[in-house]
Amino acid sequence: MSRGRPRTFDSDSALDAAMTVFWEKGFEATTIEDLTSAMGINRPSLYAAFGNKESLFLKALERYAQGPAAHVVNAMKQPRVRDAIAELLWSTVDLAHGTSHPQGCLLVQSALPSGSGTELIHRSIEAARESGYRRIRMRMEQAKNEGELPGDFDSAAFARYLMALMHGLAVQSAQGATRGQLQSVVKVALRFLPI
Amino acid sequence: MSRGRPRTFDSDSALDAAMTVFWEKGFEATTIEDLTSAMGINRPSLYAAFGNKESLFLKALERYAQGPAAHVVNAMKQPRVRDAIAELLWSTVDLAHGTSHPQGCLLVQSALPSGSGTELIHRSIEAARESGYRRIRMRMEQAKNEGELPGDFDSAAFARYLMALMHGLAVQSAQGATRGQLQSVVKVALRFLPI
DNA sequence: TGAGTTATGTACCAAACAGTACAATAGTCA
DNA sequence: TGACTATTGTACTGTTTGGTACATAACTCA
Repeated sequence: MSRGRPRTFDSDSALDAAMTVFWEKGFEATTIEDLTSAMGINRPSLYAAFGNKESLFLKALERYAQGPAAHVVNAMKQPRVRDAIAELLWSTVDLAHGTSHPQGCLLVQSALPSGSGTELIHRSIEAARESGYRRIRMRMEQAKNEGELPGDFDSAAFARYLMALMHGLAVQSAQGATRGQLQSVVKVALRFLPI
Repeated sequence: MSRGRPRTFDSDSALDAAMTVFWEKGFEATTIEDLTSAMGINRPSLYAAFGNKESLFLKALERYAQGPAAHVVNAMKQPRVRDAIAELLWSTVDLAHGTSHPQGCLLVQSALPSGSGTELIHRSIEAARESGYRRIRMRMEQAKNEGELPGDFDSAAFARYLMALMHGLAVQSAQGATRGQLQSVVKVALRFLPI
């Protein structure tokens, strides 16, 4: 089957390790040295398997979107819209303050420092975030159609409000907030919900 | 009075220029080249006047705290607590999406990428943020004492909730959100307020 | 076995980075 | 005027960065 010398590492778990490093440090602050030592491989193997740093980040981003960040999609499957919102916020706390991952959110962590030649990186992160936003907004539209929300409900503004809360949770978590502090924010937000 | 060759630049406006660059790019992504060209001086002048990059950032941070970030302190002076909260959020939109400044918030922009030897930077940013949080929480305590809020009101959780919204606004703004989109988030938050 | 193919490890490259040495310059003070 | 002092501009240093050349090793296929 596969010709040539076989790989001594598993491509998927190496990508997971790279994702974790990017999650913790962001794209620009992560060095190739950080990546190779976390992935357990050396530089030429990294470049041969994943292209360059940018290309590796895009692969890690895709993995993040379908793994850790899938909690958004899952939460929106709740049949009642209030349960969907609650699960969205609680799962955001889990994501932003999990024991098995870095703190915060990869999308927030890598988005802010706007370096010079990182336009593609930022457009990809923006796309991932936009995807989450659209998913939430669509769920609110569905709730309007099902009569759970009034007809004049502003789905776009509300979805953006939830995204702001989620980003805020990610920022506070990355800054060292405790799990209890994040949970207290969610409790306040849920208590305020007029739904 | 001042001996030696006189400065050809104004120290305060140079510091303002440096603050703007840090605001836009964050600490780590900002290079000395970025700073000197924005400040209109050359490298030795920068080091002679402000120490090193870290020391310059701390001075810029102090200037930010007493300038742009003073909107928090100002908002909390509103006599009625609901007005204080409203002014806090609206002024955050102004700060995060002003025409004369970069988008976003310096504290959020420079806080996330956790580099290696930047502990002092992060502790200083954390301190500045903590100061804003404490100011908001104290204002809520005052409202409880004045009878504007119920006695079992959780000031700490609510202050953290507001901080999360503000950070979320900063993230969305830095990511390219329009002013109207930020305003729509604030409208939702204010409509939900049970105060 | 041996040709072909792919991965590995060392050692390297050019560019960008923060920070500085040093001579020249432009003022103040006596 | 001349000694003194502080800033300026050029050119440099050592280090770290992303990325790669090249020889060697390990596998498949005929």
